Amino acid sequence: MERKVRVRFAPSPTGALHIGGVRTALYNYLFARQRGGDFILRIEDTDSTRYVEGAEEYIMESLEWCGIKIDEGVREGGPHAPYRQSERKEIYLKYALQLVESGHAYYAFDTPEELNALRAELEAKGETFCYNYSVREQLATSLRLSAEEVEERKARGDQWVIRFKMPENEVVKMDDLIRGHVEMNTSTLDDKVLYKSADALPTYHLANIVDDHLMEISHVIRGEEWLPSLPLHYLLYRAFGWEESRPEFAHLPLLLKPTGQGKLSKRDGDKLGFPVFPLKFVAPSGEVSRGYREDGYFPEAFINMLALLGWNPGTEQEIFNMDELIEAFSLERVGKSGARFSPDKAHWFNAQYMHTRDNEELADIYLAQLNERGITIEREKALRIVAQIKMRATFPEEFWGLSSFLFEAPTAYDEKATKKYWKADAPRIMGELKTILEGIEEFTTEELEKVCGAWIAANEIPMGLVMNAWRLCIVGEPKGFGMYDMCAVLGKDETLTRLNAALSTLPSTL
RNA sequence: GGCCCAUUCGUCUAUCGGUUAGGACGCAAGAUUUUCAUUCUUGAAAGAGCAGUUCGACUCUGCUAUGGGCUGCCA
Repeated sequence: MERKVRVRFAPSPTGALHIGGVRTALYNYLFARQRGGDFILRIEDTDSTRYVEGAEEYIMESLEWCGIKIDEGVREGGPHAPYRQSERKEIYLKYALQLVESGHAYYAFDTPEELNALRAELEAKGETFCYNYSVREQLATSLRLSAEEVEERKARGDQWVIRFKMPENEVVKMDDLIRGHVEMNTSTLDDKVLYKSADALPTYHLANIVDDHLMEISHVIRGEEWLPSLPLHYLLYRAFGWEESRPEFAHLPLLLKPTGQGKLSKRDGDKLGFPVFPLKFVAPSGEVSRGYREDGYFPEAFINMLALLGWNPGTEQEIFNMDELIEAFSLERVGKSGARFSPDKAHWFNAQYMHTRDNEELADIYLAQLNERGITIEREKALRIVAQIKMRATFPEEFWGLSSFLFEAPTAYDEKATKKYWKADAPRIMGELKTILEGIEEFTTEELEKVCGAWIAANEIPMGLVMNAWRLCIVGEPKGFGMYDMCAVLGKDETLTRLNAALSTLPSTL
């Protein structure tokens, strides 16, 4: 029996989604698409205290920018709507109570303050507090209290939670698609809270299992930080009697900081000088975090870079578009150890995409940049310029710096370049060049190359001599692209004006 | 502290018992070029340590070390 592949990306709207989260979403998406399955976006907002305004929209906009398309979600709807856990509140209590009735869970009336005090007390003695079989019958739980007393407490408004009754000394055997077989003894685990009366909301564990079951999720692909709670999740599926349809699990290795220790965190971005978020994010507090999009990354490059961080195709191919990723992806080839994020590699990926980018698209960007500087040129000209400068750029932001000389005639001549290229014959050769250029009617790259090339060949002028001197006259610095291309863009008048200016400014004899 | 996961060049990684341990980023040198860049060539650069299994171990096992995660009425 082949089960339909259905995966979900289930972020919490507690702030901007960082690139580790984007990668998790991407792997889920690739897996689903490859298997002809569905990709679901579920918002896990069961912690009312950590909710951040705008985070949900941010998540959806990020996925959209990345080219990750959602099949079912809060915006798209779907057969299992709603997809926001806060809107599914009433579903969870029923399941929590079912567990209490079947003896897999119990009520606990300890207040957070009491528990903190208990923890602190034991810590002072050098011991660690674990809410499990060893204490649950001594504390204020339905395991110790009588049924009447439990009802009484509930009736008088005492806050309560429902905790999972973790079995004592049982080895849970689990399978992970990436890590293989994993075993854990339940005695080291604690009785996790599943449901809290304070806000009538479940915790992650309950909501997650219930929703994955209800939404018929076939594969859970998530971060490694969830591995320690996998036994709990296995046990929950068993307690509910859902083992038959329990999804398969794959725990992804974490993304680590480029330098230093620890996993990549939200605060690393500005500190290390690279974005950790796909998009710029303005927190309600006003704090601004930079994003890949705003930093000039192409979504395709960003996705390509992220896909290769922790996964590899087993071949030497490194450049993949989304379709190729879908085709090549496999969970078996996801690495087991944490991957350190590398800003250098991210730059390289973007440069690769920049070099092969469509000129039309880049021209749009370029024209807009010029417009901001009050410069207007024909689209056809922008196309030609962009074709040249994209080979030299990593980000669109570099366009102006790579082409500003086209709009600003030199006001001075670089000293070093002058010394190096304005040699004895230069004034005479440039003078001759001027005459040649004046005779060219059609000032195009092809025509310039034909006429000037013939003149250079006929007079056996060293290529380096003429070109470098020419460049000095036109640009004033050792910058720019091909001389014929540059002069064609500048046009005959401007080219001659600059040449004349240079001839009258630079020494005529040496 | 306890539990779990991991460990190949500086970084991302290939290798699924027998290889001169391969590729990419970055770095260095050189070549090409008309500046810059691109491109190309070359170079430096790795199996954490110690035992064991085996004819043979980067690959399997154990221990140690190191790194990471979890240990919340957070996800």
